[in-house]
Amino acid sequence: MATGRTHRPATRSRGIPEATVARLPLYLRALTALSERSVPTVSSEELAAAAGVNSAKLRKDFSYLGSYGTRGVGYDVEYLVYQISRELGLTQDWPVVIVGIGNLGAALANYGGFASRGFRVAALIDADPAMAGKPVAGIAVQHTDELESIISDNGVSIGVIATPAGAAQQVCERLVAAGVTSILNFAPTVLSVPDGVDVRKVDLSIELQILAFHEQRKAGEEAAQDAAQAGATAPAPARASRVLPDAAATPATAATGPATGAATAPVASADARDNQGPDGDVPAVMPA
Amino acid sequence: MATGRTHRPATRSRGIPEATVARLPLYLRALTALSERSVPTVSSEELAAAAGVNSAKLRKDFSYLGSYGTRGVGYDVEYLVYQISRELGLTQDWPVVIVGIGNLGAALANYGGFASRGFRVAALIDADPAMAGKPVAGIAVQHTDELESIISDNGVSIGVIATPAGAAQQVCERLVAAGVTSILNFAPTVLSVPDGVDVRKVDLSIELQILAFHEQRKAGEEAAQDAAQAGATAPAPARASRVLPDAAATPATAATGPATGAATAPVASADARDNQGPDGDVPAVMPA
DNA sequence: TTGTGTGAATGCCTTCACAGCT
DNA sequence: AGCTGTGAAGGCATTCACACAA
Repeated sequence: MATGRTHRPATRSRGIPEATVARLPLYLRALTALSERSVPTVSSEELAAAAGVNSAKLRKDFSYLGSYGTRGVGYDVEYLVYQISRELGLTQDWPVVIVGIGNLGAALANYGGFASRGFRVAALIDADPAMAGKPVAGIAVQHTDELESIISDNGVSIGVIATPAGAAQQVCERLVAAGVTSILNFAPTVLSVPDGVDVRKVDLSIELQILAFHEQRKAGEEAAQDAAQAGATAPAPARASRVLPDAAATPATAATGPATGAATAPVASADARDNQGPDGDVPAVMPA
Repeated sequence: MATGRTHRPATRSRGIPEATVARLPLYLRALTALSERSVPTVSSEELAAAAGVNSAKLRKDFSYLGSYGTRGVGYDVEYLVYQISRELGLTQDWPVVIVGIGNLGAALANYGGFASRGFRVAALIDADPAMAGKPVAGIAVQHTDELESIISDNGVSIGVIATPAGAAQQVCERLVAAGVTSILNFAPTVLSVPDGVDVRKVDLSIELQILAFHEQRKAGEEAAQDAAQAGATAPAPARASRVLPDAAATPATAATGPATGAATAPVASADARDNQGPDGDVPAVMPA
């Protein structure tokens, strides 16, 4: 399920697996660091370690791009940096707009990782008239009314949504109507978009919940072990290191469905009544 | 599973696929929305649409938790909210600390999605003495010196790193030494951690690069089609192109540790020259 | 000898399709 | 009749292990 796959003439002669695409930025970062230290070549083993993956995977990934390495030697750092950049489309300029200049929007606007990767913040947009004109990260915030003209005047095809959940779907529709075809969504809502538009979602709450799941399990195992070997050894090493899946490899595509039905997500939910005595659950986390 | 299931939910969490765990928060959010609208039951089809996945996948996911639905009817919203919350460990309180109170750290501190899901910001920590005492999101920022005592006094097991790349590894080590076993990393660096510690990474730059990859491909297809049939205009985007991404250097450090092949976490990018400022110029997350 | 490139094997995830409960 | 729960099948992704190039 590639992102935004339509049932049209799907020319996929150049099929790089999604999982591989998601790791290319990772390799690129490691390679850039090596490049700055003037390291001429690097082996798959070294690069893999720097990127946090295993070497077999890295070699397989690179094999999809072509044979850019030299047997018995390794990969030429500079050359590889260029090839990956080109493959990712970073050799061209990508103007992006950020909609919703709250704490997060401001953080994104100030993020330095943009420029060096070919991304240029073309505009900051906010619905609050009071924000208009205010400079954030050296750029004057513009009002939502200007959204359409900004997009078309700058040829923007990538938009970042950092608005509250309630406004996300509407902003999304305006962006798409104006010509944006790729959206990075930070609002906790499932955006519904037409075919051909890619959506990627980032949600801190979700990441934390996944961590909590594993954390809870760790606590359970510990308890079980402690119980099993009551006071046996002190330095009880919970050898169960859990390797979490990367959060980056999630395509996230348009929600099928007709209308934009349930677009509103709760930012302040009423929480569940969690009094019910959960079976065998630890009541609290570590006593203070 | 032919395992006869009785009325008693026996927490068979032993083998919930990672992919499923990653989707549970998604279902939970959709269910919470339904709950607030007082919807009593929901079918896999409806819930799947609201969560942006397909129904077969959703049913399969739920089957790992147990049989919480009713054939011919659907799922009881309230009950499912509770079951998923419990499975994720959200029925307990998770104190978290946020290290690095720059734009991003502040955005995270202000995020409303925490409290409603069992997460409580126990403390905000920053290395800049000038920040100490300053209130952010109603909480006074504390200096890094207090890190260890804060962690142990509050029984914190989850830490969020929103510092510049250069400080991330060190902060990570202190957090781990103090007892933190789950880390959400926003700094564009591969963290090296001992076994038993989970790390999840969020990186805006990577997300944008993945979008750029697909966007580039779309442009290519479009061009092919446009060439085949000139005319039929639309908000034709005009993109300037800048050859080569280089130009500026990317000092950022890569605290790469061979590690035991454990620590799994996607990496990041973003240049971020080591401006020691408290201003975490890191990717971000969260709705404003 | 060293380290890439890659068929083959393995395992995980998704999708299908239908049996079975309400 | 409707919808869940789930074996079975099909796709991807990862890992293995080794032929082959330098």
